[in-house]
Amino acid sequence: MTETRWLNADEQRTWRAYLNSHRLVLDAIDAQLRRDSGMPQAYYEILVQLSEAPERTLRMAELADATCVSASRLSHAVTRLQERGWVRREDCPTDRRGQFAVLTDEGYAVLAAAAPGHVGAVRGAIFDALDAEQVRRLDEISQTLARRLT
Amino acid sequence: MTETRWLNADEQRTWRAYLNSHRLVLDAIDAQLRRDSGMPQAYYEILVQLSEAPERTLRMAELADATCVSASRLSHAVTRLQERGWVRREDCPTDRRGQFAVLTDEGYAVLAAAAPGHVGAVRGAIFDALDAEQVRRLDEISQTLARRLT
DNA sequence: TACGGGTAATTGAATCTTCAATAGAACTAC
DNA sequence: GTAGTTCTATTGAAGATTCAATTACCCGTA
Repeated sequence: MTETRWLNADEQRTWRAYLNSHRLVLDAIDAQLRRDSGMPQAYYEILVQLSEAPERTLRMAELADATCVSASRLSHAVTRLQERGWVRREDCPTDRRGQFAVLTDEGYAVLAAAAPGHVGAVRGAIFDALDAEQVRRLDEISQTLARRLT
Repeated sequence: MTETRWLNADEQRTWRAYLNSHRLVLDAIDAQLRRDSGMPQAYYEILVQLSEAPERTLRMAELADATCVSASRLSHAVTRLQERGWVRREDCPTDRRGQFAVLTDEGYAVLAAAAPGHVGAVRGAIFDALDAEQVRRLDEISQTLARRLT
């Protein structure tokens, strides 16, 4: 075990600010969706990814990748979405282990109804708060972090 | 209802990158703590805040503020931490509604043992991934976002 | 063909989080 | 002092997430 390189005061401040700001942002977004559309943000993300996929269909593993969630969590979530009638499962003909998740018309309608409020919340939390330069930097930093952990 | 100002392509990309990068970062940090120290990151944060407070003691509401979590969530979490013997509750003498959360010696020891691994994970996910300029920008952006939502 | 290792997705149990409701205490104004 | 309001914190139930285990399948190789 090598010696621990502790965070200095600046790094600590940055890490705390990072943690807290994202907790606040994500909570605000999540609360808006739960309140106005009755779904957590995780569900919204799934519906969005499906809505943009060809045939509104994705393999479970692709959907997990796109939304950065674990296979297990996605599987549970899709089960709930299926119960609500917003998504359905279909077998994959070429790989019998595989499953497709398909956005239903009802799911699409729910997503369309939820979108304006959600976009408003995202604008309010991020894009109205930052100037153009900060947005550019946030984008760059996010890409860098995501690349490293993928 | 005014017309929705949708996100343009750049904004969408930034928002997705933001979401995904933070999901990846927080999951990595959380997984490390669960694996190596048997506690979720939320517990670690609570222990840290208490460890830095005078007398290792904070009012529940102050602790909730410091960690940016809801009162309910904190109350449940402190109950679990109490069951583990890492935190104890004390009555507030000046306000009989109030409760203090106090870090126990055992809790302090657990925190001290968990810290090196956690710091390593934070370095790995954030500070080793970004250059000094990016860290400075991340700090500024995080402060801005947090200020707006508080 | 049969073996073995890897892949796709699901399951159940334990844990964590959210929400709404509640209890009890403190403040405010009369 | 007391009625009404707000503040502090907790509770229980419903829902979401994690982890480990499992099922079923694919594919390369002998």
